[in-house]
Amino acid sequence: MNHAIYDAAQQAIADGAFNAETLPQIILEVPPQKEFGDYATNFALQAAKAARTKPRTIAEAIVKRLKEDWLEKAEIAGPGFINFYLKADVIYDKLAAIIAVGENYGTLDKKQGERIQLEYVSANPTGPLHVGHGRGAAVGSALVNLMRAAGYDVQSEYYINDAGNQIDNLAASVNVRYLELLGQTVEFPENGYHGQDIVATAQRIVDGYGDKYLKMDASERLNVFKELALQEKLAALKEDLAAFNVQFDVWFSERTLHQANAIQETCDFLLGNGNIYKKDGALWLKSTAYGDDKDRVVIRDNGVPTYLAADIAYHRNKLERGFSTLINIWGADHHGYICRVKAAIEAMGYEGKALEVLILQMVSLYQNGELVKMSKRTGQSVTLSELIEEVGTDAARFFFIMRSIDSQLDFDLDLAKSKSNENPVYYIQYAHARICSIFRQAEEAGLNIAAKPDLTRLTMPAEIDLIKKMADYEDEIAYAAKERAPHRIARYVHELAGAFHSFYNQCRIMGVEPEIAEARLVLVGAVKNTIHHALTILGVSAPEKM
RNA sequence: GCGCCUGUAGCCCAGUGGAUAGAGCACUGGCCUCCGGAGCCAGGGGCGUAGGUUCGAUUCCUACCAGGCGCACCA
Repeated sequence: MNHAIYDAAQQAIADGAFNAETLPQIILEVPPQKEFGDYATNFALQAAKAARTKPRTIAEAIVKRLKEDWLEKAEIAGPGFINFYLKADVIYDKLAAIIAVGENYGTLDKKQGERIQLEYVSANPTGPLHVGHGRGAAVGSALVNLMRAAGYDVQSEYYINDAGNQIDNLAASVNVRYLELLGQTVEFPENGYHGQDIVATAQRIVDGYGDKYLKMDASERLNVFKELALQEKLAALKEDLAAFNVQFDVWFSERTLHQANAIQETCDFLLGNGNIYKKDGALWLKSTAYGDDKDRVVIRDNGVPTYLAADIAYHRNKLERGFSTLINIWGADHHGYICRVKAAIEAMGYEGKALEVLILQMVSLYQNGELVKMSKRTGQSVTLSELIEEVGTDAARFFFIMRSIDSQLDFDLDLAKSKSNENPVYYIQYAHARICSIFRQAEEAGLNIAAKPDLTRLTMPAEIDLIKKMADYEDEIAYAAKERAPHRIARYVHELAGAFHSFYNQCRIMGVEPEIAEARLVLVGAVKNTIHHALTILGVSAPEKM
C-alpha cells in the first residue's frame, strides 16, 4: 500500500503535477472514525512544504493516479488527508492469513544481525525480592518475550552481586543472629540486614549444625556463613522468580570477574589508553571526558575496587561476548549511574548508544490507606512472594506491566486483594475462557470445528471490528518491541477482549445457520489464539475455564 | 543548585505532530424463556501555567509551578 502511494506520487511528479526533491515517509494510520475510511495518510500535508504546493492539490494528483485492485476508493478530506477505503475482500484475506498461521499469529520473522542482551532484576542476594523488584521482573520478562515475538535475538541475564561489602554484611548479620540464637548477646553490625529471613537462615544453621561453628575462629566462621547464606538467598531468589513466571538464560556471577582478574585487566586497559589516572592514592575514570559531571573513583586508596569498577568490567565482558545492544532495566534510584557507565563504555572504545538503560519508576505500596516503607533493612517490606500469595502471579504481573515504565506505580494492596475480580486481567482471561467454552459446546452440538467456511459471511459491524482489531496485532508487536513498551500489549489485549465481548453479545454462534456458525467459530478461534499469544508475552496464563 | 521521570475525566491511567483526545474504576439509566452477567449498550464530565516552532501541538522546544527519585573512595 505504501508502495502504491509512493509510485503514484512519483508518477504525479513525473507528470508535472507538483515538484518535490524528497518525499516524506509514508505513514498509514487508522482514522479516528469509520467514515474516514479504513486507512489514511497525511502524506500530502507532509509533502506540501517541500513542494510549495497546497496539500489538497498534491492529494488530488496522487489520488488520480492510484489504481489498485484492492482499493474501493480514495478520498481527500479536511486539509489534505487521503482516506482509503478497502474492498471488503481485503479484510477476509487478512483473516484467512491469520487463521493459516494459527497459534503463531503475532510471532514475526527473525531479524538479522543484531544480538541483544537484556539484564534485569539483578537484585543483591542479601534478602528476599520486594515489590519493586517485582515490577522489574514482570516488565523485564515481558519485554524479553515481546522482543522475541517481534523477531529480535535476545538473551536474558541476571547479574549476581556475590562479591563486595553487601555480602560481607550479609555474613556478619547471619553471624550475629546465629550467636543470639545460641544465647549470646552481640552488637548488631552497622550496615547489617535486619530482615526476619536472616534470623531464619541462622535458625536453619543452628538446626542443621548446632553450635558446631561456635568454637570456630570468627573470620573463618564468617566465611562459612557467607557461602551458606549466599547459596540460600540465591536459591530463594530463583524460587520467587520461577513462581513469578520469570526465567533467565544466564546467571552471571560478579565473582567470576574477580577470579578472572577482569577488573584489573580492564583498569590496565583504561590506564593504557589514558582514560584512567591516579590521584590522591586512588585510580579515577576520566568520565568527564565523556559527558559526566565529575570523574569517578574506580580503585580506592586502600586498593579495593569500587562497585563501578566491577560494573565496567562486567559491561566490557558483555560487549566482548558479541552483543550489539545491551539493555539494562534499572530502578529510578539508579538513574544517576547511567552517565558514568556510558562514559566507561565509550572510554573502552565502544559506542555509548550500545547501552540502553530503561529506568523503571518506583513502586509505592499502600495498605490501610498508608504508605508501606519498602526498606529491606527494616525487615518490614512486603516481599514479592507475599504479593503473589495475596493477589496471584497473573494479577500482579498484569498490574506491573500495564503501566508505562515512566510512571510511578501506586500499588494498593487492599484494592488488589478485595477487588481482584475487577482487575482487567480477569476481563481478558474471561474472554479466553468463554471462547474455550464455546468450542466445547460447539463440539457437543456437532458443529464442524475443522470446517473451512466462507469468511465473507462475516458481515456484522461487530465481526468486522473484531477482525480489524486482530489485524492490528502484528504492527502492535513490532511497535511495542521497538519502543520497549510491553504495556502496549497489555492495553492491546484488553481492547481485543473488549471487541470480542461486544461481538459475543451481538452475534450468536449456536443456533444460527451452520455456514455462519462455522465462520464465526473460525473467527473466535483466531481471537483465542491471539489472546493466548499476547497473554503469553505478558507471562499471564490463559485459562480454559475460570 | 544540577540531573532524570511525571502532571490528561471525580479516581487511576492510555495516547506514533493530525480530523470530534480514549479505556478502566466510580456514578446514572437500560439489556438474559437463548453459546459463561467475571459480560453488553447508553450517559455526563478534560490535556499544570505562560510563551515559542508548525498549515496543524496532549505530543517538539524554552521558562515557570507541583509531585517523585538521584547527585559517595555505598551497592
